[in-house]
Amino acid sequence: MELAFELLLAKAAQHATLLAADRAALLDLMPRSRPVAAGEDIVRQGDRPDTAVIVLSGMLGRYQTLETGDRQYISFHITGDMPDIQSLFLSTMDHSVCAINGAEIAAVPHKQLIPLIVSRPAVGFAFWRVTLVDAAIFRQAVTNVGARSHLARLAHFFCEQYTRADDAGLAVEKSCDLPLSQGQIGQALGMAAISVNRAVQALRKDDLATLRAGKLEIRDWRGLARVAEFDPTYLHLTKEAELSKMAFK
Amino acid sequence: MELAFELLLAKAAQHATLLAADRAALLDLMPRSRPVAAGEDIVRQGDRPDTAVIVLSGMLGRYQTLETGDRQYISFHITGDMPDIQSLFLSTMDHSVCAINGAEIAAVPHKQLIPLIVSRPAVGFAFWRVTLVDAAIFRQAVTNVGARSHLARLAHFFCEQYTRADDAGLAVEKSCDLPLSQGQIGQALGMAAISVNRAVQALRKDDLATLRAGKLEIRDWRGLARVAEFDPTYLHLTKEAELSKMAFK
DNA sequence: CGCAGTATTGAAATTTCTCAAGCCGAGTGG
DNA sequence: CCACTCGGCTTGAGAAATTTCAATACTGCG
Repeated sequence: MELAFELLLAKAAQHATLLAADRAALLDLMPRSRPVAAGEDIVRQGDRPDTAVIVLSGMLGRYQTLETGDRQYISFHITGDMPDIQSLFLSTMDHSVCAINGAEIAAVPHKQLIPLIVSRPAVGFAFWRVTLVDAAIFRQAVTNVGARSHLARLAHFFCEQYTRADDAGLAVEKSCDLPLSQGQIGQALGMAAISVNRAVQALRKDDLATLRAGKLEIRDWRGLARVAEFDPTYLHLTKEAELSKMAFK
Repeated sequence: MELAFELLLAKAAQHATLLAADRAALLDLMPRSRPVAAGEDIVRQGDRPDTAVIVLSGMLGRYQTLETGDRQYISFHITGDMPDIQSLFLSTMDHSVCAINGAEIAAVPHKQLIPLIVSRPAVGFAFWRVTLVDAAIFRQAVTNVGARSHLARLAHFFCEQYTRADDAGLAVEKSCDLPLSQGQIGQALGMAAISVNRAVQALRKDDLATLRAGKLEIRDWRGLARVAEFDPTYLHLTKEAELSKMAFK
């Protein structure tokens, strides 16, 4: 809980300058945490939630469903992310959010957030910015699914997930959790599961990255980033994070 | 100019309740308008803009570029849209915005927007909401490109563009401007130009919709929406917004 | 009136998906 | 503790969808 909040604060603070009082007010929200089972939906398309979720641990997935039952994952979220702040101002959910693996979340009531935002513009800006970074991630997803080859697409996906995990301090020794089946990755990247499999193998063969047992390991960052044409600008991370990324190369 | 502002106000007012004073403050911004030639870039990936653009007339396109030169259009914007408010809080552009056809835009300096937002939370909420609707449009684009068949994809694109044009009062007699070449539509939908052509013809043959000379005509809305699995919820237009305004109070 | 960009057409080539079957590895119950 | 089972990964075709290529019509604009 503490960790997730610290991450959220760090993320939020990147643009707006948060005063100590702002931070204190945020920490004061202190929502209850609750566990979510793998596969369980947290909010569903059509719902009108009155809380906003913070991820404390595990991975959440945002998806839309077609009439055929096909599922399109839009984005994935880890510790410190707030995947559904948009519900503050868009009352009806146009997508669902589920737990990918066992996760722990906290839910902050809108009723507490609105007054906080009104009384402390810096906090509002911070949350606003979080939603804007999400939007930037969606834009990249459009480009990834729409314009890149299968191999580049998977490589880009790996780069993004790793970079975000690393930014959250969740990467250890060039590897991070990625508890997705190849089928789910396919549903995120607009590829058949078999095509994901072939791409995973290609990346493994060239020793760029490996995915095994829900763990993503980066073997050759520069090579992977080159295949992916990965430019982390869109994640709008802290300067330090980008610098450390450089050093990693 | 007046029209665009009215549309923007209407859009913005859908969630937050804008007082007369809020509206007046917005109108006071009164930015200068300027024409943009077809194809001309308004902001480019990597720029750090200090203004936010309002579309007065014509169509703008948001896109990203790959190293190969391939272009992926992410979204299109018409009168009353503000395609780059996100630059208020994400300083470096992760995409470009260009004019599709000859267009007219106004640019509001960030310096004027920030104080306005700080002093009038309702105005801030309104702009925030506009960025959230954009994000919802990006989410649909991911699903469209990632999960739908070519035919459904084009049909969905038509439904969205028409619905948005109609909402802006720009649709006449079941038709609206859509000044895109089939090639550009392909760059938006992740399809080769030829595939777009075949899909366009299929929709025409079934008398669902026609696209000719930059005009989209809806011939059979229900049929088209059925093919597209189009559900306008994600656009968060007036009807839904009215309800959410209630709940918000 | 003619140019240039766009739309359309048909066919070949390639990519991508579907299908089917075997394999592996983690978790379960005897 | 081991056999079993289930889901996920892997493999190799063949089938289908999609793109590339090339060549012809169309249309708006100068």
